[in-house]
Amino acid sequence: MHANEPTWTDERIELLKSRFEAGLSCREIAADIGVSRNAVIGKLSRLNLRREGSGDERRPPRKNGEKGRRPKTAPRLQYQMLRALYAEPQRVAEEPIQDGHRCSLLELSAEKCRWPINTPGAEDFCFCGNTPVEGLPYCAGHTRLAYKPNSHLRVARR
DNA sequence: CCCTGATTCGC
DNA sequence: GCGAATCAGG
Repeated sequence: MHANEPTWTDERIELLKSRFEAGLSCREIAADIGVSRNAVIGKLSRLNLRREGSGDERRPPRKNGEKGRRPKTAPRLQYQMLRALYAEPQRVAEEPIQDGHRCSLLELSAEKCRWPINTPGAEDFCFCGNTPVEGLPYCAGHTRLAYKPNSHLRVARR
């Protein structure tokens, strides 16, 4: 059926222009046509249809000396990649962490897991106290919790 | 943190 | 010429 998938046909370009002039965002246009957002933006730029004062900020032309592309060492890019990779499948089951070694702040040492238990300042506030992983302040279970990408989901401290 | 647009560069 | 990668602002 569709032996070939042409890049930008006149129809596509017309559609692109229509959507663009209709005020749709590049994201919408891309999803509608079936291409990536960058493809839409790139084509629009090539067509000389760059947006004017709409949508976002005015940003001065970047220095030509600095390549827009960074091979590596990109803090933002790296964290975005990692986030994308770990995006959804983060299904966290409750880690069975052993209790019974809890200790107070004063009893805390390099040999005790420093994971806080309960609310700081409360009567029963203490620390995990399990044997930590070598080189880390937490025991195995709490290390996993500490490094959990979605730790912002309020992990029940145990 | 997520979104958007814009530019640069490799293919 | 096309589009992914990257940057930058809200």
